Amino acid sequence: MTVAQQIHEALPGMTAAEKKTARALLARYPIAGLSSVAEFADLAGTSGPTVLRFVAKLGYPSYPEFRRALRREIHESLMSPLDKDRTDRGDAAAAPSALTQIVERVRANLAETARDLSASELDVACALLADVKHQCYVLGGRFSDSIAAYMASHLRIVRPGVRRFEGQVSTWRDQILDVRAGDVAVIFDIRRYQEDLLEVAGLLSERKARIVLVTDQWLSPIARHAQVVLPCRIDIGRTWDSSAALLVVAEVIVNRVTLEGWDTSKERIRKLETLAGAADGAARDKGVARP
Amino acid sequence: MTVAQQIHEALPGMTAAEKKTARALLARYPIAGLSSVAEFADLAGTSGPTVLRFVAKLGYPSYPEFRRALRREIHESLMSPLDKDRTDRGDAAAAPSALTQIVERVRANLAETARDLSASELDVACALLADVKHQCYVLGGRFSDSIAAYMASHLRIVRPGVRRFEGQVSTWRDQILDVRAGDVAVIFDIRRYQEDLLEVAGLLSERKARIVLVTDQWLSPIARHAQVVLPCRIDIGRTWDSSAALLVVAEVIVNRVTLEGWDTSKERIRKLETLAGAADGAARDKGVARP
DNA sequence: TCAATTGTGGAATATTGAATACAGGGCCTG
DNA sequence: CAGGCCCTGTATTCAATATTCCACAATTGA
Repeated sequence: MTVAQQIHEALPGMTAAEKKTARALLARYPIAGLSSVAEFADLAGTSGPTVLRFVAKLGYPSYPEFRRALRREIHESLMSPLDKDRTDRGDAAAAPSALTQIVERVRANLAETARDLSASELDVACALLADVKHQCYVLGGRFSDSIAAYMASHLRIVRPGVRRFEGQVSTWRDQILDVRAGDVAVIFDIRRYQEDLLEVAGLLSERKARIVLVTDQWLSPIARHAQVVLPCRIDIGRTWDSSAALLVVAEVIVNRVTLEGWDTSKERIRKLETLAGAADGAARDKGVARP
Repeated sequence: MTVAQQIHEALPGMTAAEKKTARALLARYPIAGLSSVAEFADLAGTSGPTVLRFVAKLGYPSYPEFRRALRREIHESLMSPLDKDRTDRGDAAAAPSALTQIVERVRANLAETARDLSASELDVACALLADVKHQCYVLGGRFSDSIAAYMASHLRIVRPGVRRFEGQVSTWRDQILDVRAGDVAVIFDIRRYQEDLLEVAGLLSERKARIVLVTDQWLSPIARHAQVVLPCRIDIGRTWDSSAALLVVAEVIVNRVTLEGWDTSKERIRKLETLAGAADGAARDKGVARP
């Protein structure tokens, strides 16, 4: 139940000054209630105590509590434009399929991810990865490791020194011995954050490796070790989260690193082309041209 | 100029803890900044002074002033949500970053993919995969194999008999010997279609396996062997294609199969939970609840 | 008209929150 | 490896804010 609804219910039992307060809040809803008691009272043309009696009649134990409720409400209505979309479509298409629902949520996630991602952070991440003097490690958690693999498979083509932490977690510690100061690690870690990943991140951090963390909006604990943190939206309101935003961020990075080190990239791509050419005669309907 | 935009501008000149604060605000924008300094600092995992330094770098003379700015913003965006979108797009359109460009192309790809995908084809694919009586093989090409791995890692949890063709291609032929009539193979194959994948598809087809093909809009040659073909948009006008649509289609299938065989899924998920529970104490902020 | 009751706001008070001084600690540089 | 610098959080101070009390006003009923 929203605060506005509560007001309408409690309105009959209110005194004149309290009604005045209620109307002032509804007129400038909900921001009027987000200021201090004094400001709110001033805006409503009443006094502090009246405002407090008003929120008490709504059932809130204190004014800060009342404000918290308003904040939560704003968060829910403002932060999920999806609800709006859904209701909009509700009129148009009666029963949106699971496909449509999920795709729309993913699209919204992508938009929000792009909005919240800092360009400068992304710049730093790309710069770190474009530096071919250092090794580059790519790893992820239980599910996100596939995204890491996807990124690595592309990155490997455009630059040398791309490595993956594969196989058993226990063997990772051995591989960490090879890590040198200044090396870059790209870590994918989303909620239900894995402890072993955090541990590895700690070890990498100890060895002075730079960490680029691709995580969710709630931030993996690895963030404390990371030079760059790239938060992505993953929630689609289903049993499983969506890693689409992670994938796209990885793709953006790959594309930019490809461009930044284009001379290197082009050469490497050509070499690999000819190398593979003998073995596989796969269809070649997309040439490698500078975008 | 919105506070969010100010943050993005000021971010490069911020220290680690301040960036942490900024990310916390963006992740729960804008309500995080409407609470008190202490609450905000607690949410961000930093301290009060850091929060105050953060708002100072944004150019606000005091924290209450900063809060006022956020309130005004909420008021304006709630009053005219359309204007907000317009200004957002206006700024983005002025100097579209690589990130924005790619994200927009991917979003368009997703919309087109959803539009063009046949609901009945998807139904058949999900039905095939929900049938636990048969084995299920998941594989992909050079890059798309990561997407296959991603799908398999989820599918393995909700149903038994999920297998992957891993390692060297030459060993696949041996693994095909295990395939029995009625088994289902999900194959990811996008342009620069690999000949070895086509070959494997042919062998699978010979052994009467059902093939679900996730491919691009130009259709892999494997389509001739497939029971179900799910075409996805992958072009983003860059050196590398985007596999986001493939990923999302995989996610849609996983989510639907999870629901269709919910009793099985729930049981398997719980078992794996308790199994993993002893070994890893990772954060558990998302329970497995029926959507 | 008066008395009783209820509503209201001013002022005092206690609590919370904002702001600052300072010290510990990590990181880079020489 | 040592020194200096900058960052960061703790403790403290000061201000603002919520809350309570009480006197006054407004209203109603006799």
